[in-house]
Amino acid sequence: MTGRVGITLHDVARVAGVSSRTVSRVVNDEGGFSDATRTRVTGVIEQLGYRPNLLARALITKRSGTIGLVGVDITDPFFAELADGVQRSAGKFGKTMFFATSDNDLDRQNAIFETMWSHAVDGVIVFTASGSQEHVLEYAARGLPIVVVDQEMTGPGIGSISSDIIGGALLAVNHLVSVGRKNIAMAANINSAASRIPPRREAGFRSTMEQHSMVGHIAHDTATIEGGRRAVQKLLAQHPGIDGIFAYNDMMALGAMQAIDAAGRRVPDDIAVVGFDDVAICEALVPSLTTIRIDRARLSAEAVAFVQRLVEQPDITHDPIRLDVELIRRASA
Amino acid sequence: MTGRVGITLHDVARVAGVSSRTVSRVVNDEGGFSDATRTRVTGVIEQLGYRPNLLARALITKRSGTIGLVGVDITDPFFAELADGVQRSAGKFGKTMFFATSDNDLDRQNAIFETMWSHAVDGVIVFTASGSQEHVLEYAARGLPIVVVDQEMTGPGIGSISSDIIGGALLAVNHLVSVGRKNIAMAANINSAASRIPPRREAGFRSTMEQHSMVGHIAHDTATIEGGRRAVQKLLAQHPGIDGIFAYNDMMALGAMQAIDAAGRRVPDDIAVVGFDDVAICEALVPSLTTIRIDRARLSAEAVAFVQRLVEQPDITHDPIRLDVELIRRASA
DNA sequence: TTGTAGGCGTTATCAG
DNA sequence: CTGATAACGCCTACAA
Repeated sequence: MTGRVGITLHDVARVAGVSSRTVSRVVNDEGGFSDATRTRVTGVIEQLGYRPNLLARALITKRSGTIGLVGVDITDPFFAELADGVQRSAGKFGKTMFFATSDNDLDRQNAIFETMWSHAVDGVIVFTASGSQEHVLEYAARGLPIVVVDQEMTGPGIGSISSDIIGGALLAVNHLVSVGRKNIAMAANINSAASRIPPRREAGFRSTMEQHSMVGHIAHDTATIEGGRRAVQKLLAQHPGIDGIFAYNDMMALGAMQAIDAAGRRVPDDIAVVGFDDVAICEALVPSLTTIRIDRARLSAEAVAFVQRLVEQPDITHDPIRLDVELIRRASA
Repeated sequence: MTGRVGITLHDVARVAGVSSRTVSRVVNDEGGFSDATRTRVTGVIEQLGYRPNLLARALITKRSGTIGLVGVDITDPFFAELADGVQRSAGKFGKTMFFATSDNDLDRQNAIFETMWSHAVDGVIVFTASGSQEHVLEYAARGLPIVVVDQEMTGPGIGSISSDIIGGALLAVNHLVSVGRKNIAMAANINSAASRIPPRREAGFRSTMEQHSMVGHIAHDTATIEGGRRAVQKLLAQHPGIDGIFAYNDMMALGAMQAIDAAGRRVPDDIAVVGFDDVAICEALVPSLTTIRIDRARLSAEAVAFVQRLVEQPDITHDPIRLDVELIRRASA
């Protein structure tokens, strides 16, 4: 009654009166056995309740049938929803998902890579902490297939799926302008600013503002509700005339709306707000949030498929995938 | 350059000029070796970049150092935040977390149990689909340690951590009464109603309403934003005099607020709303959401610790853990 | 303090 | 079509 039961290939083989190798063939549907043996073996498998020991299999095949997902902050619904998609897609490939968050800490991220690798994951899907590239390159070079999300990278063993972030920023700013806003500011992510890759939402914001010959103030804070609130508080204090805000993501947009409300102003009448990501709650907020949609289902499916490709063709360089984004117009702008 | 590098215990042993058994002793810090050998071995480990193959280890010890988390719907921030807590606690125990969602589908839940078991998880933490108990009992009897969250169960190999849900419903209803509401209704979870365990939030709602000699209407729908919106639309259509709503969880409360707004009524002036769970966005909503807090950090830590206990003492029956809840008063009621 | 032999449950190799 | 036999990388006896 204690511990695992443990019916093995050998048990099945003995009862079925064949060798364990034959049972293995049937289990993996390798072919090379008669219909008679197949039915007999499958019968015994059923009867005994045999389940293959995936660890033993992985030990020899070097492939565990698992995928690792490494995020930064699951409190952000965007990431949670992505995790859900990855888990679903992984299931369709017969894979199971490991999950961990790095808290934007590089050491932690490396520790996670290390652990997952020791578990022989087939590959890892990662939102890199602070957008760091070198560690990704290092692990990939050592043979761990890595798919980077939301960042463009290439190299053998490296996959990359990103969205047209700059295009999204363009859509957002243009929309704010088209609804008559003259004084547009941005609530940006302080971690993007600290990262080594150029912050694309900011770049897109700046260049689009320039096209309109407008100056856009930017306040940096963490990409959270709190951060959005603080950033917009600061913005409003320094530039009371602001009538439009483009937020780094929907969480910051939510904080922005809260700060605007606290300042006694109204959304969208006094200040219009546009978010980024289109998480599920956007639609339910009052007022509902206008935002830039990233197709998460597609993103997660592509990420899992990319891991598979990396596993099958480890030595070639794969083209990055770039997804389009879309403006979802709702009540906040 | 292709695939895994694969430094083994033997490689380290050869270079260090000792036996692999000695290296194993050092790696697992078993003692029984001189300081000299320790430093020599650790040096070589460092130099070669040796990492233990967790699968090989697990094959023998029957313990993979992984924990499985099985949820119903990660789109609910409550569950996402719980997953984060579990992952953190698991990390502290040196364990890695598997993650999957059942979509409230029993077959899927069983398939997940099966897969995770084949991966030799140390234990599984589960939000049971439709609150079903029999499958949990069955797997536990077969030797899979299972910790059930949000439901009270006992038995060898079974752990249980729940919150004082009925007490929470009591707090919620009493609060609505204390702010002068006379016509209180509930937006309830249709899956709880379908499940075999008695729906505690509803039970608590009913009994507390009785204590106040009030009749409370209940509408059932899915425990989502959409479901909350639909339930409250129905409630408002049938009973226009409603001035207070107790929602199954914060997502339904969010939908409720949306429905109330759509009906041209105001929160909390016309209708007060109380949620359940206290997810992160509650505080940021406008108006912010009064709700019943479940201590998620505690919940997830206890769940992981319970798995550990189950692993160490598989044959005894463990007492269920019950956590207190707390009313968090904000603007919505 | 150290090493040797054996096996965990599976797949791979090669022979029949 | 089928079956011995040897790995995979590690741990657990037991012996020295």
